[in-house]
Amino acid sequence: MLSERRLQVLRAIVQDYVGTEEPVGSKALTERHSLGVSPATVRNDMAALEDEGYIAQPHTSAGRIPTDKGYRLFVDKLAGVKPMTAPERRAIQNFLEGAVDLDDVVARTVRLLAQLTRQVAVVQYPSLTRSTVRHVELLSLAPARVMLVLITDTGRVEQRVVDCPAPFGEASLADLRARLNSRVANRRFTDVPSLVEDLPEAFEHEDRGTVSTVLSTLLETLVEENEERLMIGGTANLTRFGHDFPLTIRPVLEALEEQVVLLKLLGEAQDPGVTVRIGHENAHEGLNSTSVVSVGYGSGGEAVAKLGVVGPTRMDYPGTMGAVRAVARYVGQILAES
Amino acid sequence: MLSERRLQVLRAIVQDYVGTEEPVGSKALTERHSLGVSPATVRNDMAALEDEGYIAQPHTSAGRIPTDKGYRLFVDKLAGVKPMTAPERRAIQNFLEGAVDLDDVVARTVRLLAQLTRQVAVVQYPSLTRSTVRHVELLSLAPARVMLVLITDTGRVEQRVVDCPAPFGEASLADLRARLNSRVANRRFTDVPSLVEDLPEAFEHEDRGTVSTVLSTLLETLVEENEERLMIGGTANLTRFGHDFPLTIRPVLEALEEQVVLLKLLGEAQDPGVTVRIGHENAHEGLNSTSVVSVGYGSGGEAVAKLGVVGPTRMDYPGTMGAVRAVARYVGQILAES
DNA sequence: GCCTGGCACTCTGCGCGTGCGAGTGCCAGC
DNA sequence: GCTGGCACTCGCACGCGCAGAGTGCCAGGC
Repeated sequence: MLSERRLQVLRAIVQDYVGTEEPVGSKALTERHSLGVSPATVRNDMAALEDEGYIAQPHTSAGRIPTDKGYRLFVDKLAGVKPMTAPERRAIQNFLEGAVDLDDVVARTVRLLAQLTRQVAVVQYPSLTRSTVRHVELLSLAPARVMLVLITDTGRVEQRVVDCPAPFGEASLADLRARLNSRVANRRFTDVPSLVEDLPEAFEHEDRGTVSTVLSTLLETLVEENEERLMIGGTANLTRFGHDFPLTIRPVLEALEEQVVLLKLLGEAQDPGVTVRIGHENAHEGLNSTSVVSVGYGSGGEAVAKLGVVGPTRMDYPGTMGAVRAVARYVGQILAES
Repeated sequence: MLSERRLQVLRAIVQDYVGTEEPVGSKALTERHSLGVSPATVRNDMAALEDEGYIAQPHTSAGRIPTDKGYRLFVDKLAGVKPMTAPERRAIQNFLEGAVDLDDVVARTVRLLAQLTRQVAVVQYPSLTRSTVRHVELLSLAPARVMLVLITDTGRVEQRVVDCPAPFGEASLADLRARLNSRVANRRFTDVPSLVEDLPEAFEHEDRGTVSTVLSTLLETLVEENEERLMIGGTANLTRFGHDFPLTIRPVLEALEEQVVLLKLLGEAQDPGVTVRIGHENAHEGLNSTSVVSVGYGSGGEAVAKLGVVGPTRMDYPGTMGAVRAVARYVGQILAES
């Protein structure tokens, strides 16, 4: 177990390194933080911290920089979440309130997060799986062709064209629409399958095939996880990465373009609060020198999607976590209102 | 007027520079291209080309590189468009045909373009203004709240929630829906305003306010140009930019995030064919060292949106133009089919 | 008049050695 | 267990010299 002072030293190292982006030495540490001990003592502590794997030196006779393990300890034990100031909170709220539709909410959120954290922001569109159905609309495009439009409580709209096995009259269509909506409106997606199971039985024999087809398309749409979309912004912030970044930035950009990777990344974070994944904790290779700070957000108490930022492991964790948390909270509010 | 040989020299310089990314000298030129003259002669030609502003030397006693003006001449007079090979064309078609909906078409197109050209791809969503209405749906969310869903022939769906000045019965709603669709279905957006102008008059006095509100929301949605959206991909290709790119890449990433800038950029290109904007021809500062190759695409003969790529001025223009043109063509086909 | 070979000149990039400074580890003393 | 001192280690910036590529210009030839 590390002594209290050694933890303080680690905290100081992280803070200084995040600020200066340069390896920090014992002398500078004692000058900038009132630790109450001499550089020599700090050196001993640093040696101990290095033995434990919390810090490392890039070269012999250079200062120390935190390792992933060091950041992990810092995030878990040494630093809190820095709350946003009142003006900041007001600005967030004002900015998000100007949004006109769901796309706009997401777009604004991305912008906001990128600006606040000066990092790459990632916002997942509110997911279907945890939402409820607001309305299902059926439109006849041709005698044997129906368009299915699903509207969710988060304002998202999905549409599918269904080719029916047999012609389907307007009357039957209206009937199906009415029955369908009376059963599934305001119900959770997960409940829908059992709710519509016996619906074909209520129809004439010749229409049953069509009804089944429409229903299965609806169910497909509901579970279609891969329809989950992301919006990304602030990639220009990657250029602040470091001096060596031709090598660093490329895999990150590549990873960011792989939406699958990002979705998996966000999906893995199951914490109810803000989740931080540091460096090699990220499964994807390209993100080995980045940290991902994410959190769920949603209109009710429950999270329907995730948002977060991707930045260098050397980032201001308390500030970033605060910004991410605050933005998630306000986006949730906006979604609940609309 | 430049002699034929000097034009050949310019062409050779552009080709070599694009290939090697290094300033090209007279000796290398004569070795790699059979110009039939000696390096000394080429040097004279180069001096002339430099006087005219087509090429420049980064430093005294270095090779020459083309200027924006040089690239312009190259694109306009010296190079054609390199057509895709048959296998390439087949690959494009196959890849695009797998798309399931409009989002997917756009997403695949971006990917494809980025891969083919190894540059940043930009695809504008098919625009509303030139499309036709497939269907307008009205849903009652609450007594005085209606959701308006607009479905276009390109498969795009827009929805708006309308707060009505007075409660609006289901019967009136159905009436409005029927009348509205019989008038505007399959009509072009631009024709819609005059087609619905007198619609409120057909309704009871107490409903007219609501009808007007719904109609004006519909019209707003139709003209809402700023709803034009883009998808961007292949930003990782920016890392191939050059050695000095911390300075180069940043403004480009920033410009790419400003969708407004990009939309304007694409909008400016009014050519029926492939448009190339080179370096300083781009109004936006951040894009002064990039070229934009764009073209319109659409389901019919007419263009409904643009797509293109952004890359360094030092790019393979014939190949890029060929790829952009081919992709646009096939996307148009896919859109026409669906 | 235009092309050519030759020649002197210029400039960049690279490898190398050096000196400086920051930072460390260790040790003896308090 | 903390402190001050000291010798040591590196990385980095700087300056130098050299090689190589490329140019401009000139005199001669077709």
